[in-house]
Formats: sequence, C-alpha cells, structure tokens
Amino acid sequence: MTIRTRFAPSPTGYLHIGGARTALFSWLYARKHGGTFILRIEDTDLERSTAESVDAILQGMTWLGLEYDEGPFFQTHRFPRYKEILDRLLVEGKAYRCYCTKERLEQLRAEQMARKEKPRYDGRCRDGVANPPKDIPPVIRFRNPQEGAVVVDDQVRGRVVFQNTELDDLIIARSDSTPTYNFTVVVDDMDMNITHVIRGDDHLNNTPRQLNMLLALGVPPPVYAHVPMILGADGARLSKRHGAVSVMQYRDEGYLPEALLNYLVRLGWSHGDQEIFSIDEMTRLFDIVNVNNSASTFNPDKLLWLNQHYLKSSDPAHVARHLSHHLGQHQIDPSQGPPLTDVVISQRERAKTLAEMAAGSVFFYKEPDGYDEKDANAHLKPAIAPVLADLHARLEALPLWTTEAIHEVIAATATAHDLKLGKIAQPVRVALCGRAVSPPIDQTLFLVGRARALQRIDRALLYLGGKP
RNA sequence: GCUCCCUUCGUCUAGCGGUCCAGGACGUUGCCCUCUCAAGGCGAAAACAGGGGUUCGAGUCCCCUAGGGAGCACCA
Repeated sequence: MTIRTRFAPSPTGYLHIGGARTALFSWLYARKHGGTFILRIEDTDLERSTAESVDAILQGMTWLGLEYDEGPFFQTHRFPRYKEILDRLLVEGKAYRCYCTKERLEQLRAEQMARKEKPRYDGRCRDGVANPPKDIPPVIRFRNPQEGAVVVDDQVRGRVVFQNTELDDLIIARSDSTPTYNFTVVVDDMDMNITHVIRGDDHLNNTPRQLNMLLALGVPPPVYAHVPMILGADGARLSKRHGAVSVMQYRDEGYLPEALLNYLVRLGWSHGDQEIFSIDEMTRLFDIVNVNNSASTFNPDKLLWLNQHYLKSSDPAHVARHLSHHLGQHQIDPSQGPPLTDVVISQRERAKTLAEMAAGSVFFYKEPDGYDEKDANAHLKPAIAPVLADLHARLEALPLWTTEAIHEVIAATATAHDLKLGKIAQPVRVALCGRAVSPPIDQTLFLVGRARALQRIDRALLYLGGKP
C-alpha cells in the first residue's frame, strides 16, 4: 500500500504557522514512505473563500518548498460528485431531508443551553415529514447511529471512544444544496484514497462523525493522527493577535525557509536531543508516533536562533540570493559594490535575520546619509583628525588593497600615535558606516573599497574641521 | 453547560517502572575572548500541577481535583 496524505486548508486567509506545520508533517510522512502528498482546497464555504487566499496558500507552500504531487483539487469543482453520493445516501435511507427552519433550530439550541444540555438536533424530521412544506427548501442530514460507540484509534492520541448518543444528525447539504465540510471531507478522503489523515487537534471531535459516514458508505477509514495545536505566547490559540503568523510574513522579515521548517518540525515532534535537522534528515527521521500530544507555544526567540544558525552555516551563495531580495528593499543594487557572498560571510554572525543583515550592509553600497549622533559624539572628536589624516595617507599609499595589508596599516598607525586599536577603529567605523557597528574594521575597509573608503574618511575630516 | 483532548525548567522538549537528588535546546545570567556589534568557549540558576492509589520501587500505570485547549453552525 502506498501512503497518501493530504493537506486540506480552507481558503479563508493566508497560510499560517499552524497550517504550515500540519502541511509539513503530512508532507514529511508521505516523503518518508515514498508516498504521495496531495493538496486539496476546501472551498465549500462560498461566502468566505477567496481566490486571493488560494494564491496566498500556494505561495506559502512554494516558499517553504512543500511541493505536492497531486492537486490542488478544489471542492467546488466536485459538486456533481457530492450530489451523487448525497443521492445515494438518501436512497439508501442513510440521510434524510430536514425542513426545520433556522429559527426553530436556534430556539432549540437556546432551550438546550438553558437546560445545560449539549446543543444538538432533536431529530424531528428523522423519521419522515408527513407534508413537506413547499416553501421551505430542505437541508440534508446524515442519519447518525443512535446507539453504540465509535472508536478512533488515533496515531498520536491513542484510542479515543465517542458514544453515538453524543452525536446528532449533522447537516451534510445546505438548503441551497451545497455540501458541507464534514461530508465533503469524507467523500474526498475516500475518492482520493487517503491513507493517513494528519490534521489539527481541533478536528478530533469531528472524527467520529466522519467515521460513521465512512461506515455508511462502506469504505475502510484512513489512519488518523491529530497533532496538537500551536498556541500563542498568551496560551490562546495562535491568531492574528500574536503578530507574524502568516508564513509569508516570515519571509518578509528575513527568515530562511529551512529555518522556519526546522523550527516547526520541532514543535510537537522530537528525535532525542537533536535540534538541527536538514530537510533530508527530517524526512528520514520523522514519524507520527514521535509526535507528542500536548499543545505547544510558539517561541520567536528560538526561531531567531535557528535562523541565524542557518545564516551562518548555509552556503554563502545561497544566503546571498535571499539577501539580494532584502537589499532591494533598501533600493540597493547589489552589483554596485562588493560581492554579495563576501558581505554574507562578514555579516552572518552578527545578524539574526536577512532583513537585519541587509540593513547593516547598506553602507557597503551607499554612502551613509549622516552619522549616528551618539556614535559621532563618542568617536569623531577633533583630536582624532590627525590620526585619520595619517591613516588616509597610509591607506592611499598601500600597494595592495588586501585585508591583511589594511590590518597592518591600522596597527602601524595606532602604534605611531600611541593608541590602542579600538581608539582608531571606532572613528573609522563611524566615518565608513555612519555608526559604530560593523564587521572587523579591516574587512569593512576592504569591502567598502579603497576609493570609497578614502572618500568617506575625507568627509569625516571635513566634518571634524567644521567642529571647533 | 455537555463531550473530547492535554499538563516535565519562562519556552520547545528527552524520559517509554529502577540507570532521574530529571538530560538537551532557546532565553536569562557569571566568567573568558575581543577594534565595535556579534559569534564562540567554559560555568550557573531554572521543571515532573496537586492529592490519592497500584508496586519492593512512579516523572513514567490507574483514579480524583485543579488549570488549559478543542468541539457542540445551513464555518472549515
């Protein structure tokens, strides 16, 4: 049997962290077993589904590299098929038409709540309606068994038993004849031969209903695995309130997809004490049985740490490609300056995100607009002018513009003026970068380039000359 | 309210009856290194929700309580 898993988001928003992890687990499980990963768009809610959301989800999947083997399938394209099954269920007496009005249903619910009962349909139309009202378009309800129990042998939860008396006859087709979620899921999982349903914990309560429908349809159920939810820092379910929840927002903030993936895979799943997993490793090592069963809280700091880890350890050329995009955000053309891979190497251990790296690298390509006031006051004092002038001359005279040669020149200048290295590096930094933070000063000078460096030192001298 | 699920350091987790006075990671913190910022190295503080059982022995099994989450839609 070949494994077939699916990710089935509803297009009512972007791809968020929770959905991305569910997709990752399903993808990983299929990949690990050489199976098939299917993308299905559950868009039966015509009111809330949008084409923009579909695009956003697809874009998120692509950025993460979670490529699907089949799909995307759209449920709205499968209405004839659902109709077919609906009719079959009706004919077989496994479903029935219900003429109860929304008003009556609401009232029923209110009464049950008042009596502290679980709100549910009372089955008024279950045994047939003598005179079906012509003016009320009926909904179709599934005739759920009234006795016995449904057993869910969940791969992460273990055995969960639901009494059928707790379930009611759910609506499987609305009065406008469109099918509803619990029903379309069942038909699709059946038609698409899904073998493993890996989905959020919030669906555990839907599972017995789906199992009953599968039973009525006479097909063997898939294996279920309900993964725990991801909570926000306040313990509540992750939502827009918690900041960056859209996967694409992480791209914009300068995260590498492999870092996000690594972070997500460790949320709820573990392999001993290992923290770092390449895509290959996670597909090889992942297993649903190692998924734990308690909800986890999203921890931005750890994601940041992982991101820097990948920034530091990935191929600089790979990081450079991503950095290029972020430099573009600063109207920088990376071809007009030092090679991007060199910039990456000099900056990667002092940036946690690509956005940060880009912001800290602008000076390589563009003269700073001005000096940071605090840094200039601290380091660009008149007394340093002669030192800068001397350094300028020595750098200009340097036969070879290399990091090593530059380093020696700075050291020699410092010695000549009886200064510690830092006393000269900081002013030069401010002159070159506009502020007192940059990679090692010799590297910084080297990467900025001789012409630009001398020009910026001149400007600093001018600035100092203007000071009393 | 009812039903279902969950509960180890602040956070992510290891632990699958003895090897646990509970291990790793992020974060916090001390020291070292150092031209800035970092990165790095070596340390430190920090948890089995509470209560009953079962057992020679429980973080590990069972029950109860408390807390948290989810579901109970003509949403998915």
